[in-house]
Amino acid sequence: MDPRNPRPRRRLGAAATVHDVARLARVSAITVSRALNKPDQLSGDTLERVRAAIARTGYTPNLLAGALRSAKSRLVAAVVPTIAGPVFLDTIQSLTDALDAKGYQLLLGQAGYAASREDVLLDAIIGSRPVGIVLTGMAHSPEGRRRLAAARIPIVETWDLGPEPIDMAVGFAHEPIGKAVHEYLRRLGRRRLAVISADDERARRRAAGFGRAAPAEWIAAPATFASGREGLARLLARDARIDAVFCSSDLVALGVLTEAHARGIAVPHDLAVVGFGDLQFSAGVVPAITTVSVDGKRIGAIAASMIIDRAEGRRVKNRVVDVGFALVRRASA
Amino acid sequence: MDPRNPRPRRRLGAAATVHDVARLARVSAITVSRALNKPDQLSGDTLERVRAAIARTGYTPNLLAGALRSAKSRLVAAVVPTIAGPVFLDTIQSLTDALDAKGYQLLLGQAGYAASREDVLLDAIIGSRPVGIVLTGMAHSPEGRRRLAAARIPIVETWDLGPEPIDMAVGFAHEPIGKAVHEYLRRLGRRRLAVISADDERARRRAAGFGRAAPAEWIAAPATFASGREGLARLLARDARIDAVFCSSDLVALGVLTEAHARGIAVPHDLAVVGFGDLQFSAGVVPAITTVSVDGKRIGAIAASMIIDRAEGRRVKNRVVDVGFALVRRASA
DNA sequence: ATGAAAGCGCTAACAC
DNA sequence: GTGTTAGCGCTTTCAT
Repeated sequence: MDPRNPRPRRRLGAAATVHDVARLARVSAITVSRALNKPDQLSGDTLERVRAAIARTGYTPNLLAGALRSAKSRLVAAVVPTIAGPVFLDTIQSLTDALDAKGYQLLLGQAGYAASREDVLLDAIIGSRPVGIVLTGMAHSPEGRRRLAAARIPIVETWDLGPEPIDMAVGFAHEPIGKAVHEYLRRLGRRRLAVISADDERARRRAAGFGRAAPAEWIAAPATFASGREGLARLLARDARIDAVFCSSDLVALGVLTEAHARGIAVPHDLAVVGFGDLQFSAGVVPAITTVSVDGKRIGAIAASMIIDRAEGRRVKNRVVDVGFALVRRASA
Repeated sequence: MDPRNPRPRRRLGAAATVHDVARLARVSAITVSRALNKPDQLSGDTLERVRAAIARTGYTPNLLAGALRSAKSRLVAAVVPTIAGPVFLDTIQSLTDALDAKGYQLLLGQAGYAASREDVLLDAIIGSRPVGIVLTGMAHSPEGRRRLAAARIPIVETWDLGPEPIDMAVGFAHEPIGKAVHEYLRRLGRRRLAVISADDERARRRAAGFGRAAPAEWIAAPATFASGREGLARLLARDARIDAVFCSSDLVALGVLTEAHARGIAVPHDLAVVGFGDLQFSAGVVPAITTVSVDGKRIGAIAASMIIDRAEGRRVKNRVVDVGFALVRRASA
């Protein structure tokens, strides 16, 4: 370092930089960098001095600067429609867990339901140059798909298995679930089948799989407890002899159970109820809810490993993973 | 631009930069920057040309680079213990909504329960130089507090109102809730009161507020449905004449209701049940759950506005906001 | 209204 | 082992 023109000491209030640490430890800036990133390249003595200087200055490396220079960030972005539904939580949690076990950070975006917002959000995300993007439960616009593909960032689409993934995908097909539930209920001898389905893309496809095989009552509703109560009331108003309901969420199923109880309808004797999601309470309520279980944690974990593999230069063998589903037989059907 | 030494065309595979756009639009790089950030400083003609070039190149600005140079990012970090509890979801959602309405992005960290992990996480977060950090439902280590304070980044602690906030705080005091529930149950004539409480800091303080006024049965349990069923069973084994239970979550309360129903215990006649959180299903189940409601959305919205105010250079008048709570009387007590 | 030069904080590449 | 130089992509500052 040229002593005639030393870098000025940092002003108070500004964060410490490599140079502040370097000056204190009497080494060059790159040595500080190496102390953090490649410590075994340094002599024990230097390392010691640098570490002491880091502690004294309270230095925290500016990761943005490092990412810019090395073109390697440790940011992974995830996009969900909204976080306040219980459905994707397991996925987001296991995703985050797996990521920060490897030192990656999660940038979370809520796309909401307006397509216009989605494009703005994607721009902001792509602008952050994450090492990967995980899309969860989204029907993306053609424009969005184009942007994502053009960004040449590893992308994992989850909770769904479309015919043409942008890049990679982990999830399951939704129609077969509807079909499986339908067959199950038929085998139980149920004949007047009904559906209470949320209005999102995937729930609609499950309902289609259920309904394609046989005509069924159907009410579009958000995936809430209240929808379940109200939905059953409405279905019964249309046809009092309904003997089975397939709900697009266990929360809805719980509402149906509650409404049935209030009306003195016996479950499963008079009415079989099947939910979706196998939520926390589903096994415990009375009667326990028969439901379709999907391993959301596994989806998150696989998505994380796909992104990390790519980030670290490894090839991903299976770019499309079907995690399947399980029909969990309990008391309600 | 010196034609003898032009910046090389971008290699295929690398993202477009200001320079690529600039070359195409026959302007300088800074003009591209202005087209995006200060469009009214440019002539209509130039603006047009730049915009066309942006569209053709599929340019998405590298926000990291911009943030580095201008020392202004649009990143806000939030830390939760874990995302997979229903409690903080409303807060995170309204936080995100408010933030991205103003063009800010959310960096989400899960601190987990290991204190060691917390420090690593905080370093990663501080290293991302967010414009603000929102701490939700965390009891932070002294070391963590020090780091946060040293980072000189606006901090909002939420869901709790400690005696000495690091910087700003939005939440409520927990002891008074326990006290209010206790008084309510006493007024209903209940005399053998019990608590089923999760083992986190805040739940423990609510239980303390409840118990300080009178001795009460108490079982530490995670805030799950299963804890409710099992908790009630255990409490009854200790004292069969218990006539009221205060649960640290409505999920626990639902478990208690279920267990009571299974045992033929009438709620509220034989047993009064009070929950916490006013979750989605709480008003709808039978009997509807009497609970303590806290406006999580409001907490998120206020936290967002505090951070944004600071980020944009405005002073925050009230650095500590108490959003209070409400005892919602329903059928279960 | 537009541009040239400089530099944010860091690390790759190349010395020695 | 350690240092020097340069430059990631952008925007600030100063000039025209």
